[in-house]
Amino acid sequence: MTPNSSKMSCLNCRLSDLCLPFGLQITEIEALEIIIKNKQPLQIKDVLYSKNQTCKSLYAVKTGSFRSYISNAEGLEQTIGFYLPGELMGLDALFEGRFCSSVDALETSSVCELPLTHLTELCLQIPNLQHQMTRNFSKEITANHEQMLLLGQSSAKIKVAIFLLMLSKRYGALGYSKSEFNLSMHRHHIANYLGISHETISRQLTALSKEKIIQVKQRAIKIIELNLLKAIIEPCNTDFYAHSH
Amino acid sequence: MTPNSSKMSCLNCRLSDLCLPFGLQITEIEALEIIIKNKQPLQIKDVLYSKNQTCKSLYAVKTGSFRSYISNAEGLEQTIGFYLPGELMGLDALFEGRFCSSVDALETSSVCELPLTHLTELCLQIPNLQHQMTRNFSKEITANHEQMLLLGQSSAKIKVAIFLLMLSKRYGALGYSKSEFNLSMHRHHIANYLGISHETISRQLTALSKEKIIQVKQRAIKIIELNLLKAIIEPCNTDFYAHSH
DNA sequence: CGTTGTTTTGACACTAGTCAATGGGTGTGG
DNA sequence: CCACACCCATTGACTAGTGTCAAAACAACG
Repeated sequence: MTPNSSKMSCLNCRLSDLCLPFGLQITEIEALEIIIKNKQPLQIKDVLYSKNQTCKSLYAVKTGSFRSYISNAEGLEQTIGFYLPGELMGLDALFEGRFCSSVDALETSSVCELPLTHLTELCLQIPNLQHQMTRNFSKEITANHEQMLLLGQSSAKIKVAIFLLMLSKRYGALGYSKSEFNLSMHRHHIANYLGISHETISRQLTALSKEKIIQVKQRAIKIIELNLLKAIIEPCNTDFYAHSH
Repeated sequence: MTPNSSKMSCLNCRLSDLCLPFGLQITEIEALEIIIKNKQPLQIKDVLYSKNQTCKSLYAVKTGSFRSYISNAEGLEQTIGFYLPGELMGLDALFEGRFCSSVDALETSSVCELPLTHLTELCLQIPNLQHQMTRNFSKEITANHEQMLLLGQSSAKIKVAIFLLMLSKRYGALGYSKSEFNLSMHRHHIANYLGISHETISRQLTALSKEKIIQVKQRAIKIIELNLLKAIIEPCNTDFYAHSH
């Protein structure tokens, strides 16, 4: 909640173990810090970057959360994913040098900007950093595969359950509670993301409430019976959500 | 159909512009060639690698096609994606050093094996190669996003249409016909991949046949009216499938 | 306190899943 | 070379689950 008024530093950042600096030497982190550009915090619905825009920088989420999406000529949007603190945005742009999706802020949020030219240069100098980049790429691909698994399920109940467990896991990894969190996205974002209608999201959430598996108060979610929630996804469980990491 | 008896060479390979060597100098390609290991061709259903196995090599598809999937304790499989010639398999393993999905052959197929230790070493020596790896990572992420777009659609008709257009585009990029191709995967693979039942796949394909938009003869697909097929996906079109690249 | 945007609930239609049977192709063995 | 078996794909009948449309409840904001 405290504004990021103090000098930016990866060394002091509580996300350093989850973000790019993970596994780097102190001197290497210092070299990384130098290239990071400050950027004004973004307000809700502010667009960080748009599809087809030339990619000059990658962005790491510092605080808040973001949504990536693709919109068509008619203005319809398909939500591709959500980004939480410590996650790297823009990796899909490195193929052609242009962003392949758009990203906007779901709440007041801040990012660390990593200018590509400097980052590429630095990767050549610091093999560890290159390795970290590779890990981040691979992580994003793995996350995408998890999501496809999610979307490939036909049942809305399973989709909603997996969605909640996925968030629980990610918040847990950030050091927040795994059982209580606030959704930063609207129902229609979730709906769009899961490929079901927002009314169905509502109905599934209230159904889970009535089964006393979760409590829902608007955006506030509390998971009461984690095991029962996990039991719902059993038919498609591939131990993605079974272990903590 | 001719067995790969001749000495392997990226320089002679007709995929070189689509695969890792793209954009490399001749001397650099020669350095890359040296580390590539020969591997016996795989027969249908042969497993190239399995989830959780330690990743010692990446693999590029030389001929044929592959399917990646994740299977759970009960043996149920969720198909994650399909790989065609020139595409790199195993990128999701670099995060933790273990494969996060399994891959099997859909037909008699062959691969180029890229031992990780040598590849990593070579990337440090050849910045161009590192750049190519980055491009491949990014390309996979972009492809994943396209697929999420696909899976995020609720209508089976749209899903099947996008699936056909996606294949058309990929075969086209390989220099094959964009309008006539043979599916190397079973209906139930497609079904599983799209998150719908295989009966629905059948019904949608016959529906498209009756509308004279495509012709279906078992695995053989012929797209008659490309524009009508594209019109079906209009409501969700994000120009992914609109332009040729 | 009213306005606006978001979420929930209800009613109904329709899509797609399930189960079951049929049809086609391919391969093997007599 | 034909007959049978097996696998895969298609089709049909029925039903459960979702989408759609519309209205109400709720929260946030000025």
